[in-house]
Amino acid sequence: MGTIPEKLNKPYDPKATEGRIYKLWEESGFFNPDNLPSRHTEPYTIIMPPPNANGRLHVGHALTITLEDIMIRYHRMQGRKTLWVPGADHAGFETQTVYEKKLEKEGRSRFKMERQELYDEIMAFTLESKKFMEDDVRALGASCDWSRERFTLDPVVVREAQETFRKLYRDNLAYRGYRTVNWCTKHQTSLSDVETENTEKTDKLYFIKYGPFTVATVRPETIFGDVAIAVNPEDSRYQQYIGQEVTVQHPEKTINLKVIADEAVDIEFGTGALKITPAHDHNDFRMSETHQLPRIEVIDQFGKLNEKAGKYAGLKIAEARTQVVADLQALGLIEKIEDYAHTVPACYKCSTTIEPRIMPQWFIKMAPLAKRAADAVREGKIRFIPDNFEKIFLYWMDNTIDWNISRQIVWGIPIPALVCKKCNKGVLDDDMKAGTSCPCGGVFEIDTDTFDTWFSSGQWPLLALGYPDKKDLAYYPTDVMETGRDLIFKWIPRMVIFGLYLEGKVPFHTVYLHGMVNDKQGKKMSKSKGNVVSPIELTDKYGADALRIGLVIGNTPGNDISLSEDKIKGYKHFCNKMWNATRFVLTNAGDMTVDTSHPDLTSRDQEILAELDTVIKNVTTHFENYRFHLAGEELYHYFWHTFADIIIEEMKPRLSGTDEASKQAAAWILLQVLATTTKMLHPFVPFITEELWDAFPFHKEERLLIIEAWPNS
RNA sequence: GGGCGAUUAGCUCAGUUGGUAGAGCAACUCAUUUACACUGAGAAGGUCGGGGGUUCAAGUCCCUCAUCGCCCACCA
Repeated sequence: MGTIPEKLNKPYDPKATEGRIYKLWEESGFFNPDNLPSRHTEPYTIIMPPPNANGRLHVGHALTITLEDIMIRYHRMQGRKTLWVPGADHAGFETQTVYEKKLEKEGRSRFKMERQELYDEIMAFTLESKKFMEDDVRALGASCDWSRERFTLDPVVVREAQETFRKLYRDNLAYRGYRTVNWCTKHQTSLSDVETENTEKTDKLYFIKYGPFTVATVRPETIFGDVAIAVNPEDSRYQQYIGQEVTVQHPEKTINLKVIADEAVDIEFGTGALKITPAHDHNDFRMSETHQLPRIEVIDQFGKLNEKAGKYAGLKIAEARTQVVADLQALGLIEKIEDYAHTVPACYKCSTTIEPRIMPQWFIKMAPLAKRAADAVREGKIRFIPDNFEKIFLYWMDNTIDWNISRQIVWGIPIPALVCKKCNKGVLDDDMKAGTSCPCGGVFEIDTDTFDTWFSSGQWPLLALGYPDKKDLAYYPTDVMETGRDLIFKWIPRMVIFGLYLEGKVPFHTVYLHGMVNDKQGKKMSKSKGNVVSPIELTDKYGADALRIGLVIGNTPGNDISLSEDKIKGYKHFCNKMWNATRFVLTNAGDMTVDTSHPDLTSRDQEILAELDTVIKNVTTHFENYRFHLAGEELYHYFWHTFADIIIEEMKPRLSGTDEASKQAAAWILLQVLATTTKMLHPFVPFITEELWDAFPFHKEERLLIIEAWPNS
C-alpha cells in the first residue's frame, strides 16, 4: 500500500481546480510552440476563428474551442510543434448593431453622433467586452498561445488589410462599381448577398393595366421608376409590340415606355409582361445594362419616395403602395389582386426587407479569384469534413457574383480610397491627395466607407500569423480550419481566395465544420425564445471537462446537436468515476512505475494489456480521422465498463491477498491501464486529468500531462 | 425550382471499412460489505420510417416512396 495523495481524499472540485491548472499551463509556457521540448519539431497549426469581442461566449463558441483544443492537445502529445493562435474579432456590422441597440436603450442614435465619437465609444466598449470573452476562452481550457493573440483592428492588421485592397486595385480585381446593392433602410448600409437572408412573405400581386399590356407586380409604388416593359422574345402574344413604344397610364399622367424582349422573362408567370424598374430591382438593373435603359431612382435611402413620384413624394414604401393602388383602382387600372407567397431578402440582423438601390461601391471581381480557389479544391488541396461540404463550396464558387465590400458604417477598417461624388470614380488614397480635382469637374474626397468585415476576416489565417512578417509563416499553410457550418459561404471561401491570392497557397488542408448547437428539443437557441444555454453557467455548475466531453460525444461533424443540461450532468458523473478509480488505483499502486515490463504477469494480465493496445489503436485511428465523438465514446466506455467495472473488480482479491508477487503484478497492471487511459482522455477532459496526473507516484521530476507522449500501441 | 441532411429505446442522439444494436436523460429494482451518496450496481426497453434489390450476412450498399428539417436561387 502506498500513500494516497492528500488531495484525492476530497471529492473533485472543478471550481477550485480549473483556474489553478490553467495558470500552471500558462506559466509552463507550453501553449507557445517556441517553448516545447525538442522532440516537438513538425508544426501543427490551427487559427482560432476569432470570437466576436462584443460579448460573452455562446455555446457554439464552446464547441469550437473544445474541438480545436482536442486537436491541439492530441497533436502536442504526438510530438507536433503545436500552435493555436487566438484572436478577437471587432466584427464590424455585428458589433455596430449591438452597440446601436445599447444606444437606443439610452435614447441615443448613431445618426446624431460624430463619426469619431461613435468609433471611440464602440472601441472602448469592445475592448472592455474583449476581456470577458478571453476569460471565457480560458475557462474552457483552451491551450492557445496568448502571446500571439491578435485583434482584428490591431494597427498591423488594419495596415495589411488595406494593403491587400491596394494590391487588388492595382491588379484590376477591385473596382468602383455603380449598380444596385442590398440596402438596409434601418441600418443605413449596403450588405453583401451572404449578409441577407431569404424570408417567406405573402404579398399582394397586382395585375395592372399598362397600355396594351397587363403587368403583374408586387411593387406598384415603383411605377414612377419604370423605363420599359419586357416580354420574352418567344412569346407569341406580344410579338407585334417588341421594339415599339407604348403609352401607359400613371395616376397623374401618361408616359411612353419602350417594349423590350429578354430571355429572362418567364412566359408562364403572371401575364408574361414585366415592368422594368432598373433602380430598384437587381434583375431589372441587369436588363438595363443589356438594353441600355435609363435608371430612374424613386426611393431614397430611408425607404421613402422622392420627388420623381409626384404627389407621393415623402411617403414610406408601404403607404405609397396603398395610395398608388387606390388611385389606380379609381382609374380602373387594377385588373385583379392575388395573394402571392414568395421569398424576399431581408437584413440578417433586423429582418428589414432589403431595398435594392443603386449606389457607387467598391467591388471585388470574383470570377478569376473564385476559379483559382475552386481549382485548388478540385485538385484535392483542401479536404472537407464532412465531405459533402465540398460540393456546397464548389457550387457557390462556380456561381459567385462580384462582392460588394463597401459598408456605410464607422466600425471597421477604412477603405484607403478617394472618391468623386460627382462621377463616382474612385482611386487609391496613396495615388492622389484629397481635394484634388476630378476631370469631371468634381473633387476627390476621402471615402468614408469601411470594409465588409469578411474582407479582413478572409485574410485572417495570414494576418493572424503576422503576415507579411516571415517569422511565423513557417506555420503557414495551417492544418485545420474548424468552424460552424454556417460559415461555409461567409468565411471559408474568402480565406481560400485570399490565401491563394496573397501567398499562393491554400490557407489550410482541412476544413472541419461542426453543426449548430440547439436546445435539448433540437430547437435553435435564441434570446427571444429564452432557450439559450450559457457555456459559462454550465462550466460553473458541472466543470469545464463535463461540458467539453458532453459537447463532443454524440456529435458528428456537420450535423446539429441538441444540448441538454442533463447530458452535461451525466458526463460530470464520468469525471467522478475517473476521480474515484484513480484514487483506488493510486492507493494500491503506491510508488510503482510504469513504462517498464513486469516479471509476474498472468496470462489474464497479458490479455488486459493486449486489449488496452486495441483501445489505443482504435482511439488513435479515430483521432487521425477526425472522429472525435467515437474516440471519446470508446474511451468513456472502456474506462467505465471495462477498466472500472471489470478489471478493477477482478484485481481486488489479488490486491488484498497474501501472494506478494501477484499483488504487485495486479497493482502494476492497474497503474499501467490507468496511466494510459488518463493520457488518452486528456484532450477531452484536460483539467481533471492534469490534476490526477500530478498525484501519480512515478514522477521523477515535475512533469505536466499536457506534454506527455501519446501512448503507443 | 435546385441541393443537402435526417428518420434507430419514452426523449435527445451515436453506430469508422457490411459481421450478435449503443450512450445520456426519464422510468423500474436493488445497494451504504474500505474507489465512487457530488452516488453505485442491475435488469428492462428497439420487426433501426415504408417497400424493393445486392450479399452467406444490411441500421450500414443500391433503387423507390413518405415525412421532417436546413441551405441556395434574379418567376416580377
